[in-house]
Amino acid sequence: MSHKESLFEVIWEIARHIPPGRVTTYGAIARCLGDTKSARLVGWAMNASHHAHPPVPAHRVVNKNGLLTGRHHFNSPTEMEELLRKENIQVVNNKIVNFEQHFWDPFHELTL
DNA sequence: ACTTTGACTATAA
DNA sequence: GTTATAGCCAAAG
Repeated sequence: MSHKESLFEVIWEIARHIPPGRVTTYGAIARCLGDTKSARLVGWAMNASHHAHPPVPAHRVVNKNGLLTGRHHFNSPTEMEELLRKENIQVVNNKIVNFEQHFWDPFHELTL
């Protein structure tokens, strides 16, 4: 990880490993970076992930309460919710139902 | 080079 | 349960 790649690339690479039907949080990804980086940076990275290649499943990253705080940054305000529902994740009132059941912690489950 | 920002979070009141 | 506050730090302005 000592390359000149920006942190965005590292964050994107972690996010790409989120399995379909699972979700993680900004803070959980930040913890993978040693917690020396703040969770806000993950949000920044997701914001910039639109033109990323390969694509980044940004819809699988929510805040620690399971809220779809990033939904306004998608093409439409409902796109994030719809993408999650396609993966059998129910969203009610912008919040993921049974959030902890779908939670994927990259710190424990990520294998690079 | 300096200031502001942000899809956050832990803590406190 | 709630709101307020402070820390966070790379990127953007």
